[in-house]
Amino acid sequence: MRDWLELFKALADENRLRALAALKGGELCVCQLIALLDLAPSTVSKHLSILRSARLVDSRKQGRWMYYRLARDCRTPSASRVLAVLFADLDRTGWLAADRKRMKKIVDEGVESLCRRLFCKS
Amino acid sequence: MRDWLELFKALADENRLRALAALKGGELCVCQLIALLDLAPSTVSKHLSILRSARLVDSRKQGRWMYYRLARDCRTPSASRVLAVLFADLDRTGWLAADRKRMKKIVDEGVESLCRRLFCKS
DNA sequence: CTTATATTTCGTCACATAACGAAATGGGAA
DNA sequence: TTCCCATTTCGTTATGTGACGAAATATAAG
Repeated sequence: MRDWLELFKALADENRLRALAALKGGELCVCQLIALLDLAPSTVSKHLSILRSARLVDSRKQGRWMYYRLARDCRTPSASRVLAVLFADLDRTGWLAADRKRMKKIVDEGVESLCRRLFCKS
Repeated sequence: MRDWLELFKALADENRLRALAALKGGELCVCQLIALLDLAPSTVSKHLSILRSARLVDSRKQGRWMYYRLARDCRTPSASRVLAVLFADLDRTGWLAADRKRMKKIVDEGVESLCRRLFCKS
């Protein structure tokens, strides 16, 4: 019960759903999610920490960058099934298309260039 | 997307999950849910209105009493699937057992007696 | 019609949450 | 070492949410 509440609370935010959907395409650096969601770095970090507490994502640090990915076999079989239904439906209705296009450009730019553009004053 | 957010927000509250689970056993009067959840009538009414806006429950008025039930084919096929997974898991883990026992007593008492006990000063 | 009563609506309060910027952290780079 | 910079943590603010009681609503009973 407590688990289900944590899951539903984690999923009850548009930006977190968008982040999860983006992570379906593979692991992403925080800065890439910042660019996608167009939010302050601290805000994105908080969202990711909520998703991690809910055990929906894992993270690993590589050099200066922190990468997040969907937790394999998300959390529990039940939660996995919920996410599968969710993503299938979002796919079907095309809600992810715009973000996917956006994310493609972001990934193509490369993390180094992206971070320079995001954080350096120029 | 908007729909999914509404669904997850509606499900992200323990009292609403308990109410939905109780309604799985058949339609219930508001006063029975008040007795189950042990909350103020206005609070329960608000929860039910949230569930109704989310199209998870339907209501009908009969005499003095308002009955709520699970919306058949809850909202959308996708939402139905989510609820099915949720309830199956809650069943499996026994989280509903206590409420079911409680609700049996409440139903057995009968609505008239229950309302007298709940609302009349004595 | 008038009263009683089950439910909803409204107003309010306390608390949770999402947003931001500033400051802290921690791992490369110089 | 010292500096740089991506990320996180912290503090604050604005908004959302759940709780209650009082008042409004609607229907049955008298």
